[in-house]
Parts: sequence; structure tokens; C-alpha cells
Amino acid sequence: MAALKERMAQFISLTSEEYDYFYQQLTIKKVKKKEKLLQEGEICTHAFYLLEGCIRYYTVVEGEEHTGQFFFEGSWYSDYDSFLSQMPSKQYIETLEKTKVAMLSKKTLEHLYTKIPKFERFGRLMAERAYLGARKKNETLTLLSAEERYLHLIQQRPKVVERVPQHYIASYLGIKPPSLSRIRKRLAQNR
Amino acid sequence: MAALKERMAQFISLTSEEYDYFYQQLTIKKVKKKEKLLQEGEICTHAFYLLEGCIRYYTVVEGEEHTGQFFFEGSWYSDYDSFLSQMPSKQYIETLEKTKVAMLSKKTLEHLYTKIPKFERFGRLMAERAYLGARKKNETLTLLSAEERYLHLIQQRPKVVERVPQHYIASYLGIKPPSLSRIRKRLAQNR
DNA sequence: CGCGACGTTGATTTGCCTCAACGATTGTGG
DNA sequence: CCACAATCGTTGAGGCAAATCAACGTCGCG
Repeated sequence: MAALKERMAQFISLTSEEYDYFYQQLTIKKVKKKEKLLQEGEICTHAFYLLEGCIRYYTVVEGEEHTGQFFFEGSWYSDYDSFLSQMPSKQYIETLEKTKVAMLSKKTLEHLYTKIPKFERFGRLMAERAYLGARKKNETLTLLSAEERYLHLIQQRPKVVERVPQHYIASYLGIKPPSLSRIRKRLAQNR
Repeated sequence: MAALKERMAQFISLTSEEYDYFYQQLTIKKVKKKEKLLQEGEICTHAFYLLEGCIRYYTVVEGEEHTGQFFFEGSWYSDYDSFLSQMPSKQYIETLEKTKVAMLSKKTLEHLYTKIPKFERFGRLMAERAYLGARKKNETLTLLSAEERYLHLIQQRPKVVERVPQHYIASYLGIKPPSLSRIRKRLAQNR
């Protein structure tokens, strides 16, 4: 899959042999819309690269879903918490569309870390990106009002607004569907 | 400094020679209370290990400080955003007490990454920890009320409540000092 | 000692939630 | 292919937690 090869090249430069070796370790999986790649209580054994489609991760607290993030084709995602500690996950990973993923097992990754040290660097870069992303989300939550967060999302991540149902967006923004609906109404009336 | 040696050993196992080599690259600095290790607009060239004391990082938006996190002796901290990109920082790092830091420059760290590959692993582990910490803070912000966040802080990080002035705690919790004062009053009365 | 920083308290406002009802759209089984 | 159910989004009324604005007491420090 050429797209993945190019994506990897943005992080580390692998020879064709190294890339092929890496690629052989991956398991490709096609998943229908609304299916789960991970459930609460399971141990997260894989990292996922999205070849096509779209996922979200969320947690359930007191019967309520809280969407943490959305990911689209070209992104890596894993429940780091469970993946690193190999303890039961607290989150769900769910497809929002028909999705094709490349799965990289923890075992394989650790094998790569030692066999091809460049992958240790890859792991670091991924973790650093994840951290910056998490902090950015923190900032929007603490600095912006619900309406501002929604405008920010439209501007920064139009794909989300286009491809994700509204109640998941509300959940991601930390508000309830009625509130998002009212915000949209207000914006449509130019305030 | 033995404490740092032990701390490093929790992440990677270095020989005494490797550790000594590493330690030689550090610059030790003593800083008074309320001084800044980094200012907005500066490029963050170092990571800081706290040998003694306590810092916070914060951003200023529309004249208002927003405290992101507190760190105590035994922790590493750097503005990853600026440190990684070498772009001007958006944050301040400020001591809350008389503080002693070991400074590790980006240049040295990158040198270590290649010279002692174990450090690449160290870098990855630090980034992973940072990510998990950021996500945990996200969770408390989205799932808990202000009062619950304060109780959570008392329980999870008593040092913060003991050593940090109240208005910085309010800023960290995402509320205003009058609100925190009322929360404390309520808690003191009701049980 | 006097000033500024910090914390408290009261009155009022506001942004988002809750509960509830309802319309529109999607999906499904007969 | 239609009928009905379920899901999703909208809207209204009322409530509440935290913000805002403002005043005041207290403490630490120069």
C-alpha cells in the first residue's frame, strides 16, 4: 500500500527491504460501519493504521458516551493506555464508516524496536505527536466556549463536520446534542 | 545527583559510564521563587529535570493566565511544542518555590539519541508518559464538575494542594478563584 | 508600617443542562 | 415496496453551576 509507505517516510526513512519487512508484519482488515476495533475490558494488542475510512474512540461513564477523538485515513491510532500497560482498556474504538485498517501488534512493534532501531524513533515521534494532539484538545476545552470550540473544529478539521454525525460531534465537544443544535441555529442566523 | 540516577534507571538501564557521560552534559541551575525558566516568544532549547522545588507552566490568553500543569522534584518537563519544533513558545515556565534544575539541551539530547540508542527509548517513554498525563487531564476536565476536579486533585496530587497558592490551583482546574473559594467553603461545611 | 497580593463573600448574570415533546430521516421486516 | 420503528436532530421551558462585578478583610513583604 503506497499511501502507507509515503506516510512512514514522513517519520523515518526506511529502505525498500525494511519497509517490505515491516509491511509483511501487518494484518489488513476490512470492517463495516459501526463495528468495534476494541471494546472496554479488552486488552489492546494492536495499533491501527487507517487505510480507508474513519473511527472514533470513546469512553462510557455513567451510561454516557464521551468521544475522545476522531481519526481518518492516513492516521495511526491505538489505546496507548492499554497498549502500553497491557491492562484492560477503558475505551471503545468504533468505525464510523466502512473502514480498512492495517493492524500492527505490540509484539511485532517491540520486535521492530530492537531489530530495526529506526522504529524506536518512529515510536517516539508517534508518542510526541499524540501528546501535542492531546494538549491541543486540552487547550480548546479550557480556553474556548462551546460555540468557539465548534467554530474551531469547522475551521481546523472540516472532515469531522462533514463525515461525522452531529451527536458524536457534540460528545466530542463536551456538550449535549440540544446545545450543539442551538449553537448551529445561532450561527445560521449570523448570531 | 543520586536521585536522578535512580530516576533514569526507572526508564532505561545505563552503565555507570553512560550515566556519567549523560550527567556531564547537564547544566545545573538554581532558580529563585517566581522566576521564569521560559517565557512566551522564546524558543525552548532545554528539557528540565527538577532536582528540588516546583514549577508550573501556563499560557496567557486575553490577559488571563491558564495553568497547564504543576511539576515537582523528580519530574522532567519541557515545552514539547517549542522544544520539538524550535518555534517560539506560547507558554511560560515559572518556579513556585526556590528550585534546582538540571538542564538538558535539545542538541545534547539529539546527540545522545544517536550516540547511545537507549536514549531514543528514553525519549519515547517520556513522550508516552506525557501523552497519558495529558489525556488524564482531559478526562477530568470533561467528566468531572469543578468540585469533583478539586476533590480528585486533593486525592491524586496532595502535594499540589499543599504547596501551590490557591489561585494557581483555580487556574489549573479551569475555574476562577471565587469559585474555588466557594467550593472549599461548601466542602468544609457539608462534611 | 503601608502597600499589594491573595482569599472571601454577596448579588446578579449567563451558558449549558435537563426534561420533554415532536418532526424528519433512515433502516428493516413483512 | 410499503409500514412501522428506531435513530437523529430540533425546539421550548425551567434549572443550576460557575462567571462576573464589586467590596472587603488579611497577610506577607519591602
